[in-house]
Amino acid sequence: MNAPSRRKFRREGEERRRQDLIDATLDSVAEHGLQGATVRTIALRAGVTAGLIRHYFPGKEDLLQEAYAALMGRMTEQAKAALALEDASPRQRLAAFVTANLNAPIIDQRVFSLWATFIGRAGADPSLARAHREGYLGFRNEVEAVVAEVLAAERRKPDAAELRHHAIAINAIIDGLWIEGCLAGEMFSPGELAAIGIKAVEAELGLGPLVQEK
Amino acid sequence: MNAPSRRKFRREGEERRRQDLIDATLDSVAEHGLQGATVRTIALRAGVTAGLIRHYFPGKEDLLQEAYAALMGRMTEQAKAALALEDASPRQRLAAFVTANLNAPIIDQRVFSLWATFIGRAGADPSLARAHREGYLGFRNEVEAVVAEVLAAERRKPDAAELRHHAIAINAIIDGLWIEGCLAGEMFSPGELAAIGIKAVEAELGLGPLVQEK
DNA sequence: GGCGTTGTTGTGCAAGTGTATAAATAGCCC
DNA sequence: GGGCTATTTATACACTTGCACAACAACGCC
Repeated sequence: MNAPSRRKFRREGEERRRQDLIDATLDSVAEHGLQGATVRTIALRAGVTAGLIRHYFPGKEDLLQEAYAALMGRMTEQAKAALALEDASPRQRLAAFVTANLNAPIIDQRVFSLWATFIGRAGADPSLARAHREGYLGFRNEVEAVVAEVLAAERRKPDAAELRHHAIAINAIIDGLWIEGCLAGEMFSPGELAAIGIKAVEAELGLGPLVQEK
Repeated sequence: MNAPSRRKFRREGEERRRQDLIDATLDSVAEHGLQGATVRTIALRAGVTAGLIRHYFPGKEDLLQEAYAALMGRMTEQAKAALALEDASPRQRLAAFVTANLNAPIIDQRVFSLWATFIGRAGADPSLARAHREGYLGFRNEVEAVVAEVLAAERRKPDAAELRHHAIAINAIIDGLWIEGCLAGEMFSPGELAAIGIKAVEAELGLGPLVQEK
């Protein structure tokens, strides 16, 4: 009768399991913070038991580290994708980039919570700090490249310092609006943040109003 | 001989003890994150034993709440102080505001860590979210007021929507540069961020180069 | 179908968690 | 100085945490 029945389970592929555990970790952190992300919570979310985590990761710390890396990877990947537009003027691509960064899915409270939770540890954790710096510089270099193209199309020849300053400022505009949107999205009408961002970026670059080309 | 000696202690005033405990909490959070801020760690830092915390706060959660409120209070207080300059043109006051927000002590990794750690919980904790929104709106309204003065001095009559957009954009510029400075301060030369910020803000407002008045 | 490998479970444990509570003592009033 | 009171310490407790390990069973292979 009351057989000491053990829980049924399936063997998933290694890659799949690791991914599930990482996703469950990010979900847990987003919902309850780092303190709420216990091995048991994570395992429950992933549909396995806690012991399994140690079969795939040396320890909980390593799982968190990989989860953060995965998060950063997804964020920068999405952000850069908008720059890949073909058949568009540099200025249009810059505008598309700003727009993409200031709408869903990049404007997202969950992602913001994750970012803030992890980045808050950057001061004490050098590996986190380095990961951030690399992601940030990569992002800024992308911005700088588009800015160079935009200005070139306007027949302007900025020097390196000027270019760098523009990239830093534009990066700040996007980051700042991103935060505002994530934290208080309902205070802005749809597309409003993107419109503000584009205007601010164009002002920073000294671009006049766009002339309609046929 | 081996008297069961008890630890010596002094009775501090209530306000002083509460403040010490709050400071110790912020130190603990900044150094080890929310997970590292245990009652024992906090008490050790404050030079008391863990039990005392419950004498001043109903529970650990309340202590954290008060610590966050104290942090926000100090941050906004410092930020707004720069706007109080007398004998200065609106434009100079705006520049001073930007400069103040993009240098020490507002650019500070510890404060940033605290901000990020707490704000990361805003998505799940409505009281945190409300506290942030109030602080943010207060800040933005200050910005909006100075912007109105600056534009008025230029004999321009922006409507409400325009003013709001300027304030949002300027707020974003300051926030974004603040983050960059806190996270990677050594990548910028002293005063560089402030210079970038002022130029970006003036571009946003369409201000021409400042004419030297006598 | 049986068998071995190994992914997966369940249990146990020592360390650490927040909180409750009793015992002690510092500082004030007389 | 002697007591009163409330601040402070110390200890206890129930619970959670990350991790170790042995038992188990799902799946591939023959």
